[in-house]
Amino acid sequence: MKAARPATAVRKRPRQQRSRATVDAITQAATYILVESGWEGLTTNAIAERAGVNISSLYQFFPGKEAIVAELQLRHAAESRVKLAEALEQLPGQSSLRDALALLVAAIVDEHRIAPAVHRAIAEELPGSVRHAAPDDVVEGQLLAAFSPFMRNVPNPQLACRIARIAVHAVIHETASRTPAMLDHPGFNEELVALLMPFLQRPAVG
Amino acid sequence: MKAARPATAVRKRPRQQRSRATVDAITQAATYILVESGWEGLTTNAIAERAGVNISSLYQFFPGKEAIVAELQLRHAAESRVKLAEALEQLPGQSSLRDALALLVAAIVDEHRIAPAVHRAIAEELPGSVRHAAPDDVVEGQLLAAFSPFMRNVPNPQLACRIARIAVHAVIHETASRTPAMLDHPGFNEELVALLMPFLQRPAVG
Amino acid sequence: MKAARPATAVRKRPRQQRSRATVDAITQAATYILVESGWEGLTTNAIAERAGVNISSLYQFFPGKEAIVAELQLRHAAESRVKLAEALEQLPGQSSLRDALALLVAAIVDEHRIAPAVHRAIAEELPGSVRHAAPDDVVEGQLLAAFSPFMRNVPNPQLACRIARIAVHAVIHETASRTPAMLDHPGFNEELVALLMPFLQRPAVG
Amino acid sequence: MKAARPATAVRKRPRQQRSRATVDAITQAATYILVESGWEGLTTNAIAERAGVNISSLYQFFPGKEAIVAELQLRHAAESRVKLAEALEQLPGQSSLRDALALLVAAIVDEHRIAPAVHRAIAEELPGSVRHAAPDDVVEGQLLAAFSPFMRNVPNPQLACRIARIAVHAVIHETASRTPAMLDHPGFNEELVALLMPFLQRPAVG
DNA sequence: TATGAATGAGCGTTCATTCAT
DNA sequence: CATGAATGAACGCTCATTCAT
Repeated sequence: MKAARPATAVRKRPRQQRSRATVDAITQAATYILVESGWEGLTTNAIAERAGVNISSLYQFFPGKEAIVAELQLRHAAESRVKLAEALEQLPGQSSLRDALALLVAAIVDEHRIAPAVHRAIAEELPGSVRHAAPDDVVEGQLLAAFSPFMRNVPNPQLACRIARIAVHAVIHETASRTPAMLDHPGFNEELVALLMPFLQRPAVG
Repeated sequence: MKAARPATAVRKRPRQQRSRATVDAITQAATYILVESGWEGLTTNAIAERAGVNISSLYQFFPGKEAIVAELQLRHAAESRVKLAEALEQLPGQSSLRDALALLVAAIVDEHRIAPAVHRAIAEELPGSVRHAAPDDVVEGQLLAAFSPFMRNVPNPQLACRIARIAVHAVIHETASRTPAMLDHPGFNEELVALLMPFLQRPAVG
Repeated sequence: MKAARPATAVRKRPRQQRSRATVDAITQAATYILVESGWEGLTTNAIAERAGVNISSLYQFFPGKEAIVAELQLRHAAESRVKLAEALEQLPGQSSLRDALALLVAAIVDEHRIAPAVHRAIAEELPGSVRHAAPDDVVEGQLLAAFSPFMRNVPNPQLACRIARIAVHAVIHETASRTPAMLDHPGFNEELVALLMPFLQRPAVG
Repeated sequence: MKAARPATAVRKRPRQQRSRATVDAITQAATYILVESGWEGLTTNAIAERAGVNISSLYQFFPGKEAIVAELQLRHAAESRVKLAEALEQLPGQSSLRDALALLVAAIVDEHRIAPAVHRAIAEELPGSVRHAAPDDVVEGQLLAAFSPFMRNVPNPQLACRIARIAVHAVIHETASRTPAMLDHPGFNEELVALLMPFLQRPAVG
């Protein structure tokens, strides 16, 4: 095991334009290598070479490769959150749960359609030690707020939200990773809606 | 002459009792390290050291660490399959979908309760290059056969089975990994049943 | 990912003066070890240690020890060829075969006198797998051109040239390797000339 | 460098028939591997495996692989010597030098025709440290004795014999190694005779 | 005595990271 | 600053050899 890594923050925020270009080249190269060769092949030397920058330059902006993938995860999570937030904002206007769910599902599917390989690499190839757990609680809170009005006879709305989130995300993610073609299958989204609908609006018990 | 290693087959089957112990020590050590330090820390030297065997002995039985984790995955998958098969065998006798689902969910939860850390390590820490995709299709076929009789108004039973399998497994796995205590929460299983029930038995459309 | 090394090309050309020194130290150390301990003792670690450079530096410039000995052979062959070429250029001016042969023999002897141990090591210690066959055909062509005018009653000049080349080289090489003192023996060169002279200028048959 | 090898003699002369079979299997396997993979691939484990004997058995008969190749060289040299001796015995009866040389050359060519690959492997692949210099002096003595009567105007018969031996052997060996087909070329032997004849029977000087 | 198992020492190679220009 | 060069600490793997049954 190498010496304890000194955190994973960038070393120096790039201010000049040239620096920005360097940093971008590095993150793009890292993304490419991560997708192609996984975390195993993601070496600082390889990143620098592919980015066309000197290895020392890389270390001027990042303290190590963990910092680079941290940046990657950050950007990726930010993009995802934006996508999801846009969708969630439209929800309150929806009159039916079905429409709301359709919107949500479509948003997540869209998000996975963009760069499924990158998605997969970040989600599956990174070892636990460098994985920055996305703050799912925030998302769950948003979901809870958005869907509470529609719920009927749900004993534990928070738990239900967790389950719903995990389930729908897992199915979409798995599909995007293994059989991406199915994302375009017309019935796919409907099935997910069909899964969640009666789970959130249940018939009265007894 | 560094002949390319032929993937992940064992090199030599242990015949004497002494070597059986060696092989066991190796697999146990590998499991331990995989759980504690992830795939990154899983070096052949570390395995041998922790197992208390010479590094050469390790290579006498395994051509590399990939082979060791392959063995681990194999054993693990076999155990899982046995568990699941036992549960599935009892299904046909069940009269209601609710009972059948309860049985299935309980089986998967049980399976995850045993060694959640090992489960997580095998499922999440291994890089794609050494992951032996469990033949999910088989399981899905079994599920399809078991639940077909109960399904009502499901347009695409096969797709529904996939979704159900992925969803329930993801929720349980995630829960076992992050908040294992919740596996014992009384309502947890019920919620999963509540998720799948109306998904497989739907009200008539139109 | 142990990508198969692409044989024996250099990895990186040294640009700064500092690294030129490193590369030189490596080749010199390799020569020394090859002479002292043969191919068996020629390990990359030993080379680096004797050269006083870090093992990683070695790998920055050479992909392995095969590449280093390839370089050695290249340099050595180049030197030899220059020596021989110089001698061959003077041949056309010679009026008698005896003088021409004397010149040739003297050149080859000289070539072997410089560093007989290095010569021997390169010629005998290297395993076939790393031996870069010197393009003898070129030399033979030159010899043929140079000696054709002198030949008399030689049925197959090309074959005769081969035999002459191999014979004279073998005798000189063997002598330089086992009993180098004899290279200075006054009659040695004459004997070789005496061997070849009547072989190239034969009495009429019948 | 490994610990100093304790000489290269066999450990134990096989007396029983079974032992002889084991030793033969070992030497044959060693020969095969030496030819196929060179000295580099000649490991004791490989020899034992190919010979179908246990590695420990190998060490019961040989103290190391050096001893095995020593045995190989011994057998090979013995065979060669027998061949040569047979030829030399017939020489005294020959009336002319030409006939005597033809006989000698034919014998050496024959010797190389049998197993050129083995010949080459033993002659070229072995590192100097394990090469048992064939006692060439003996052969040279025999040659001197056999050819002395025929020599005319040779200032240094002993040196001439050396040169003759080295030259003829080198040419034949090289030819057997690189272009074995030429050994059957009708003029090949004659050329060698033509090389040596006037070298041993020279016209009076002055 | 024949066999499987064990072992220490070492080799080739890479990688993350720092130094010097 | 940007670049080439340097480096130490591993890691994967093999080999010759011995031990234990």
